[in-house]
Amino acid sequence: MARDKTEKVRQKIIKATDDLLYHKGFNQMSFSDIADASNVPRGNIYYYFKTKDDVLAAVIEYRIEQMRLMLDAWNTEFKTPLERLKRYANIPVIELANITRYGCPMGSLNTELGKSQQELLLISRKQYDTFLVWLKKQFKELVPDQDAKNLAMHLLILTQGLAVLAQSYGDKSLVRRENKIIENWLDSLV
Amino acid sequence: MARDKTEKVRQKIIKATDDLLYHKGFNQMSFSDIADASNVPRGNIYYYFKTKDDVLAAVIEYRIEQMRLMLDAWNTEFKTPLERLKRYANIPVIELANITRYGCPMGSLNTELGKSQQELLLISRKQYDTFLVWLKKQFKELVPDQDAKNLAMHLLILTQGLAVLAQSYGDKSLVRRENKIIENWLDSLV
DNA sequence: GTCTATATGAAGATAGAC
DNA sequence: GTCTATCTTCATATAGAC
Repeated sequence: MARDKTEKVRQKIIKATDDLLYHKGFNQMSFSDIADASNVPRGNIYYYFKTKDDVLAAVIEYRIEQMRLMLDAWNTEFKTPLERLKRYANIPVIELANITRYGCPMGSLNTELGKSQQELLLISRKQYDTFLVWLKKQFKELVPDQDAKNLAMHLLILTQGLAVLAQSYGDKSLVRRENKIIENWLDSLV
Repeated sequence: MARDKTEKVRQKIIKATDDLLYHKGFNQMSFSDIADASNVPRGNIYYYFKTKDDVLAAVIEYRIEQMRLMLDAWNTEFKTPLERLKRYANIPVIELANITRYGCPMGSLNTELGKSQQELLLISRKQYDTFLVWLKKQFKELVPDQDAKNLAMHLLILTQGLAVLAQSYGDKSLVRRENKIIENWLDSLV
């Protein structure tokens, strides 16, 4: 069916653009790059997406779907909020090569778009929102008497700062060292 | 003298570009932008700087000079390392409007250049180096028995993460809240 | 040193043949 | 649905008159 084919090509473009966006940034990523990476002829991309902004929106939507799947999996895999929070804090260690080379896919994009593309920032920021809602829920369960929203934001800040410095210096040992500090902090809350 | 005039115009371009770079990012900042902001005709910029990369290098050099002046002033103004470290941690509060709108001038640039302009990252990163050397010295004096280098890096991570989130959400109260957490951490070290 | 005109290339986006 | 050719705009950079 034509409908299915169209959707398949769309997904192929989105997945290829996801990596491209992470590796080059939004403004440095061109339609030619997208065409090359997705193996879809240059002009055809416009059949699936009207503008570059539309491609970005589709990639963000895709990323958030993937995130939700991941968080759902963590919810069943890990029985305690502490284990779940540690799993989150462990992302930079698991994604060591990528983080030290390209930074955080969410943070680097928000930083770029926040300069002079505020409308796009609002779309991209939903990635943070998705994590923050989940983190808040975990902290609420972990320490019901404390402000879960602030704790969630604080943990996000720690991981984002780590990503920025890890990328700037391409330093893997930094990631491992700071990860332990974050784990110790989480333990200290209980 | 012609020599002085040239140097004056150079400085005018550098100062205008400093703001532009912060507000738009390196790749989104054009020569036309630089010409407009510095009130130097478009073609003339090339008389003072051969390439865009050269302008960037000059701006970074200028920023680092300014930083050194600032740190020297802090060294005399504040008598204890704790006061100095708190002054550093207080930058995001003092620069509240800018940080919540454009993020950190060093961090956002490093994040951008780190994607696919590694040669330029090496130049830009010297901004971090300048702070890290100074921070390390303060921590060495504050807590001689602890690893000053790691503490300096940790403080830098905290402020950089804060800048990323503050910009993404344009949230001023976040900056104030996290600043207190950082101050409490510094106090706890002594 | 100053400025205008322009070369050259690549970007986003569109038209229209197949 | 697919693909090529092309429009338009804006970028970096240069040439050369003044």
